[in-house]
Amino acid sequence: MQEEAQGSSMEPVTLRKVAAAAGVSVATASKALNGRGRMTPETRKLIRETADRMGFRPNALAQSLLRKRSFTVGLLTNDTYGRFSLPLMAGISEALVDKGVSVFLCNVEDDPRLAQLHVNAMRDKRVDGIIATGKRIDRRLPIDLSGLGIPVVYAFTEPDPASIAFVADEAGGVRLAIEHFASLGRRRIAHVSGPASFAVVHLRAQAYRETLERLQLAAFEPLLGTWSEAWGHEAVRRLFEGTQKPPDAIFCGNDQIARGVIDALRERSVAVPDEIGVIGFDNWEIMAAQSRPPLTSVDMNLTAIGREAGLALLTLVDGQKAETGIRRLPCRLVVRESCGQTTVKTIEVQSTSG
Amino acid sequence: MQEEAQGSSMEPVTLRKVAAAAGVSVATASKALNGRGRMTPETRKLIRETADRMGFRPNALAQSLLRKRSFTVGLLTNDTYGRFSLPLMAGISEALVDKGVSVFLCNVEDDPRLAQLHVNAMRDKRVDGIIATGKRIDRRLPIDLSGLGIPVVYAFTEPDPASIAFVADEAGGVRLAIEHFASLGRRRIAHVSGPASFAVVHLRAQAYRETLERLQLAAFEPLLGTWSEAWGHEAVRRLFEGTQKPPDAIFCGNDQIARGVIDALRERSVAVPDEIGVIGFDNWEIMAAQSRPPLTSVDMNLTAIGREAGLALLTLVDGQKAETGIRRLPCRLVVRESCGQTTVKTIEVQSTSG
DNA sequence: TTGAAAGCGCTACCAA
DNA sequence: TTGGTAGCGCTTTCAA
Repeated sequence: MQEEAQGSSMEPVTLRKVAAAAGVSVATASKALNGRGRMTPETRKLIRETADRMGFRPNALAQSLLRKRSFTVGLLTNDTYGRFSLPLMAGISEALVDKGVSVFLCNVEDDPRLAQLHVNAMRDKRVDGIIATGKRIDRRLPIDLSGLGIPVVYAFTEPDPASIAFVADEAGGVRLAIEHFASLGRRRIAHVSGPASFAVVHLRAQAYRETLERLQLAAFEPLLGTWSEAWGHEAVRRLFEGTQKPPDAIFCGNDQIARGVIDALRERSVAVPDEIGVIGFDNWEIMAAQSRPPLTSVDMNLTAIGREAGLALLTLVDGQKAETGIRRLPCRLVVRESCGQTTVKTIEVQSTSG
Repeated sequence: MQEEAQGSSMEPVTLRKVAAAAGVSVATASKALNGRGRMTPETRKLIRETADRMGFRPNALAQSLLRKRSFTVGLLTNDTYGRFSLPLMAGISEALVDKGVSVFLCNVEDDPRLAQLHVNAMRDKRVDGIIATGKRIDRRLPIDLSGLGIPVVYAFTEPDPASIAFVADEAGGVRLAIEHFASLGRRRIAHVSGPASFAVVHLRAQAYRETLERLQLAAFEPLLGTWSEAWGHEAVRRLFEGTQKPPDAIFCGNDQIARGVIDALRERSVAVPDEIGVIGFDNWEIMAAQSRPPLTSVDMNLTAIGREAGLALLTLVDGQKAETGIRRLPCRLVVRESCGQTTVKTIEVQSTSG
């Protein structure tokens, strides 16, 4: 038996029909269902019940036209396959869904034409606001979002001047990691990170130096390479085959590097965590939890960043003013087994804001 | 200097204003801009230029109200952080953006309440259709989408009966892998896969057996475990410490298992690919490309599945009928270095449909 | 060739 | 307490 699928379209239930069925005017029906105006409780009850029985759902298109508010926002990103934008989206969605706000997902790659296409579609559909996110905090989306006449909030991407932006407090995250090492008695802490072309590499290296200085510990020269396991391997070779005494702790710029570091250490029969501790960055669950031993890692709380961005956008949409600037939200340290702890726990600090 | 961000809202440019500025009626302006009706080329040109100059963009809300078509679809998923839904979304978006259709992203976890909330919001906003996706082809979303009066297409999730669904041709993918092994002279091909609770595990094991039989090769008993690197390790131990002669090829149920297998083989000093070949499943770039050696893997072409699902939904929205049933789209084999090839290439087969 | 008028589904104002 | 009416921004007859 071969059936046919179709958009079976029974006539929609309009307010007019509900009103007719309940024997009242559309105006009264509207007020009854929106909880406005005055009327006898019986009338209101009758109308409500009629609407429920008929399965009435108000047409948001008509409401939006009138209210000049579509309860819709656009999420612009260039992080197609990324592990950064997904937790971000989860947070955004979480903050908005309960307020009846839906999210248009717009992936623009790095294509200005595609970006313009999406932004046009969003404007036409009268989104209440836009959240811009990306995969790097030091790269702009391929389109200018200022002067659109729509509130815009940036999260985890390079913002326009005089806008509101949310990012992770990277320096705070680094401090958590280094202080964790120090509290466990590690004294020779190295830093293996990504390419110099990334702003976060400098941010983290700087925080690494400052924290060590504050703790009166000697710093290694940060080793910069790529965001790969292969580079983690190579870095270990350099640290252990050089002339200086090897470290007893390695703070890595991301979890992949850390993974490579751990593998390389095992191949050299250097015991993790007994002889050396390792901490990663990103807390990418699937990477961190499956390394041997499981990796302690700094988590940027991207979901929280998304949530804050969503809420901030709503206040702007509400017409309230908000201070511009970059807000840095605290990271947390997810402790697994690569530093000598065995119980999984989390360490947080207050945001240092900015 | 502390500035204030706001939703700066200059009065929007309406068709009425464009018409006034051009000295014509709204009706004429509408027709001019939509390329309908008849009028002198000069009038049309004048109106178009005026609209452009004023930055006019039609209010899609008003258009939708009238046309009963919102140029908006909903994407329902329970794969929050997943690597499956993302490529799928990319394909969907790709198929729709050029037709001016925007996508509401709705993550429903496995929460029926959340799912209902999102579906209600989508209905209210009069989406033209819904695409349902998930992280497993043998699990339903926590909500019934039939009888909504809206076209629904399923992609990579358990569909309703009498609906249209798209999935990967898993059996075809398995055949690609096994035949690749065979063509390289491998004769003792083992299969290490995930938990028996997954339908794909049985699908793939079955295809594994059938393909070996067709090639007149002996099959190993498929080893079922978890989708983890740790299980890949353990499986290698079993294959090499048992009484039977070890395999010269291992076909893995996903890339993580394959990764664990490769690592375990290295620890045993069994050379990949010289002594044994390894193929994974999913072609999860970040996992497959970074293993040592880089992993040959079956790619389910999720983006293509997403694209097809998007196009299918559009035809339904158009009011055209379409055959119901499950469509299986072909996989491809991405050849890296874990089987003895050194150049990266791709092998495809025609869909076996169904 | 052009435009007046009706109406999509709803809310809001004001009069009854 | 209730309902008639106007109108959100647009498209579409239909008449001029």
